[in-house]
Amino acid sequence: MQNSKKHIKMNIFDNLKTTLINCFNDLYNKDITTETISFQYTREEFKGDITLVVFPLLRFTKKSIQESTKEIGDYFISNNKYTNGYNIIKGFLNFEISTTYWIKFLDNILPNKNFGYKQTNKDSDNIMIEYSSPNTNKPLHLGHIRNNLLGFSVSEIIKANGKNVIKVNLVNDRGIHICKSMLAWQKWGKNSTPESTNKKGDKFVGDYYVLFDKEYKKQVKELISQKIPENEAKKNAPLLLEAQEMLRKWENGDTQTVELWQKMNSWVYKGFDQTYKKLGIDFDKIYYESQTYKLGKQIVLDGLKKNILIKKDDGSIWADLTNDGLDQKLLLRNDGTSVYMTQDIGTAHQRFNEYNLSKHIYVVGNEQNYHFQVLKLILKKLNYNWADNIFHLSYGMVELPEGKMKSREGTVVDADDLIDEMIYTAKIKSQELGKLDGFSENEKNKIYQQLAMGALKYFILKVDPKRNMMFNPNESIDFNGNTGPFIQYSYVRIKSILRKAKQNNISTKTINEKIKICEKAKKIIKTLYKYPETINEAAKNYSPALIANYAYNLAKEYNQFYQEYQILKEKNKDLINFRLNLSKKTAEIIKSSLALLGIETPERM
RNA sequence: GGUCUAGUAGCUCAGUUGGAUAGAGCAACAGCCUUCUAAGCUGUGGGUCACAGGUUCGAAUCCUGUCUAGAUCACCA
Repeated sequence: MQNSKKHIKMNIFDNLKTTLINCFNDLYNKDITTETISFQYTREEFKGDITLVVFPLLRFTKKSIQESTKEIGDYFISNNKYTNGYNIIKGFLNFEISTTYWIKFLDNILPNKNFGYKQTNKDSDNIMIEYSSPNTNKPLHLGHIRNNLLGFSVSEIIKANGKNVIKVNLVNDRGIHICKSMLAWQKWGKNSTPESTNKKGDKFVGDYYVLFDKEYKKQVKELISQKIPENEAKKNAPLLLEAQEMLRKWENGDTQTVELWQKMNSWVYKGFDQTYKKLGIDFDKIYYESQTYKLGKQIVLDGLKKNILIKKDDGSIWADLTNDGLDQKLLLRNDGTSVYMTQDIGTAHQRFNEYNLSKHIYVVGNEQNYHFQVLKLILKKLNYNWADNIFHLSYGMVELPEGKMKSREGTVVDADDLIDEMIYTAKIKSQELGKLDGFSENEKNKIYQQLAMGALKYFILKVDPKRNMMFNPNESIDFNGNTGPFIQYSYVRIKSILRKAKQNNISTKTINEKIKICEKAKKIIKTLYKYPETINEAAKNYSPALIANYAYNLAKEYNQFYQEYQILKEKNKDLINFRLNLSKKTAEIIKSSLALLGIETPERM
């Protein structure tokens, strides 16, 4: 708490803004509001630290750009103790902030282990985030990986930004698709199990789903050859009728069917848990659709009573959204059963009531944009004041060179296969470099796994969630350049230095403010300075990509510094102390920012 | 057809309240390890920011139109 207070006091932008407001009062007798002020970090290629864009202020100064800029600059030199100098380029006023300020700032944050994080307390907002939400008839693929990593990372980022986060998973464990797997297993499974076939449970069940589809298509073809129209054939293939019968039995609670359903689902869960574990993601609460699919029905009936919804002649109930430029949406079938939308209305209502949520985020692919648009609109029409607090974190598809991944056509990148491949690549790469010789097999495997997941997670999370992204299975995910392992490597090198320092009994202490520091070091401090605002932006925009870019940038800057300057062999003791502190803090922030992406940092690699 | 999203270097991507000469990585080429871990660092080449207008001191960014790609418009979830 104290640290954050100090930090606020140390906020250089606020400080400059205050001076600027005073400046306009004193020089031009004008009150300017903070909104009209545009301070920004000075671009690399120019001298200076922070830039004031003077153009928008000309209407207050009523003087030429040259004159105004110079007057403001001079005012800062004599009235702002952190401003050491300035230069003017084309109406951009570049202030040079004193080195002492940056050193003081670094010294200030050294003891703060949670620098950049906002604390939560009992008054913090509750935010629920639903992600993953798999079907229990298909193994996880790369698209799910993106969903899972995004959901987890966004949760961590929002937590770091001072909110209570409740991570939930809504498992889609019921419906006709599950019955298809069940039926296929019953018919052709010969009582085999994942154990007896030595298969991962979700893969095992997934195979029967595929088998159903294959046999079903055969039947349809057969029927068509008997001159039955395609539509009819598809609807009346015996297998499909059997599956539908099974669903009815399940809904009526038929003991045998429910038992089979439970058995097969438990296999799938076991498989999913393995994959979740490998991905390093978790949930605070798991919902099952089999328990929630009837929710929302009452709400719909109430809506009908209040004439918000409409009933058609056949008895089905709809929301009419045509006045909002959308279509009509079915909410209850004429037999009284509910649909996907009905359930989502119900679960949202339940969750907002139960948890006093200030926001509910759904991490779901952009193919469902329409669904969530409709959901929100219906909730609004039903007069729920929290309707505006649901947010669809819509992310883009992962595309392969030949197009979108399609489970049924087998053009998917399997999650487990990909992870295993990555670990193998990490192992080969590491063995080539031979830096882990002498480690135990366990230690090595742990590191391979950390590097592999670092590469995979960074690869996915560095891309803006909103955008579709491309994955080419023929080009393996890189371990060099703008990658997770690059950032991990930077961390490892710092840790190596810190170990050496300890061996030589060099301990860090308060930094001497008067030392001269190089531009590279100053640049690193400035980047550290940006960490809190980066977390804030990432949370606001639900974008782990901002954190990923930040971490990469920090690591890159440190590597440049590392290359050019010796740390432990420097003669000046004050400089050693400064560089050691700088390195230590950089390592901490690298670790912290990677943690927000769910990426671990090994101590050696 | 309606709606929504996107189009930036050969490839994968940054570029977020409009700001300076549009940046990285990969790939290619040329350098740097007896010195804190070379999964690193330095350099070279590579761009009509899809196209055309508009708004203004200033546009990759905002607006309009066109082209291209994807998603969606289910009594599936």
